[in-house]
Amino acid sequence: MEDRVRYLNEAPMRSPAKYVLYWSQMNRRVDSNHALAWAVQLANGLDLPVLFYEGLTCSYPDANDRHHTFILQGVPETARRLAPLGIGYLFYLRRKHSDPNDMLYRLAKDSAVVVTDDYPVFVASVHNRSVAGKLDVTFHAVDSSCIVPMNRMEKREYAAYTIRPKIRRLLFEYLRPLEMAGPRRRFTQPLPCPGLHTTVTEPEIARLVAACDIDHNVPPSLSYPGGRVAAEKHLRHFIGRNLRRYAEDRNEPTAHATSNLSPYLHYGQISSLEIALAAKGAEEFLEELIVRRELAFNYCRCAAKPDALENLPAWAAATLHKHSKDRRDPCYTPEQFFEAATHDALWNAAQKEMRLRGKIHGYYRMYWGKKIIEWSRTHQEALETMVRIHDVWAVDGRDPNTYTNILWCFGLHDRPWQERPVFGMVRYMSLEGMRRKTQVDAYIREIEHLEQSGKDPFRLVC
DNA sequence: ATCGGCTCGCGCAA
DNA sequence: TGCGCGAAGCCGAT
Repeated sequence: MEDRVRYLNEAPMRSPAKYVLYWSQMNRRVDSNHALAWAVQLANGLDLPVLFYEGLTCSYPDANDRHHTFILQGVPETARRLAPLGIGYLFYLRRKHSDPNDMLYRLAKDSAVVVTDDYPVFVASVHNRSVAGKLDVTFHAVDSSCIVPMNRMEKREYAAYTIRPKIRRLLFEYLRPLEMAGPRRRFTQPLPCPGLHTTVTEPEIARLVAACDIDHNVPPSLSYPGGRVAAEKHLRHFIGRNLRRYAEDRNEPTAHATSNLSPYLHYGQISSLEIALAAKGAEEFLEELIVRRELAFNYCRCAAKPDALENLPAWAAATLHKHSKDRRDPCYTPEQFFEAATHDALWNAAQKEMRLRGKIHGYYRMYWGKKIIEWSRTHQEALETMVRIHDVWAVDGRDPNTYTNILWCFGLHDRPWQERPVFGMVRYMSLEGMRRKTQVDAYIREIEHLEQSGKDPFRLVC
């Protein structure tokens, strides 16, 4: 467990104290959560109860109904699973930009130590840096995202083939279920902050979201409801029905052979460890789930700003620079991409899948990104378009995988190929290739039906 | 249908 | 120092 922990400040533990605080930012779950387990272990050593705290603000960029709903849908089950363990639970929904932002500091005043998630991108990495300087109490961040802890990789890896043997060598140490000790002391005190939620009910989620000061023009995903129950349903469905044909059918979007677990992984409602244990022996799937996902975490941890072209390998940066002034034809504005208004029916369908379902099938997402590069005024504008579309519409966006997938389109973790306009030696993908390898027209029809009916026949009943 | 060339650089064997 | 091979391919020759 210790190799998952980062010690973020040098402040002492508080004594006396009322509890140990776990601040859940990215691993919004009770099961298979190393950070929560670490908080319980510390609490048992100090003979204190544990308080699980999570919050949701409306002040991060592109906050909207889709992201808010997904997170709030996780709350009822988190509360339900914490209660029998005797762990206290608080959820703070900040509805206005002006709402106080100091809840963590208030709760920390009575805590012996604060434990949170170690996560290399978006708000958690920024929060953890700024909070460390302000807390007057011991502050730990625990990596519960990766199976082989990020700490075990000593440097930024060049590609999948360089990290793969390192992960394989260490995997036997970490590929085992997390057994969390039960807390010895129950959390029985009066809630330290009246007015905060101790749970929410499913029917009140829409009302709470509507009351938030956020963008209400992006509705919840048609296909992926949030929450632990939905996450487990997707896992069971995948293992029972699709894992057998995954290796064969994963690159055929209309075959629906993939796990669709990325939203639940992103919001931390399920852990990759639980998924890997359930998928034992499925090499092709575990390659994606472990090797490529943990390569993405390694990249984001080592790159100061993961969504920047400066992080590309030298050959990719040089060849893109050489082709930066190449003529783009056709050439679209970001707005045309947002509106799915290109000449290419496959590209438009992929963009509509993003808008309706909240993610694009992995194989078409590569094509989607390559074409944004091909048809944008500049490489930088293409990057910004891809990031922005994910920020607004993707239920698996702002994840290490997001930035790595996007930068892969520009050559990250890839190799050079034959030189051509706009891309230089960066790998190119063509509509003809997609037609050769996948059922393009059937996919376009599927997405048209999704758009017209407003219902996804592939949505699991949760 | 299948195959080779395109092109760079990491990591390991020697 | 040399060599094999790699995050999901394309294209033209056979």
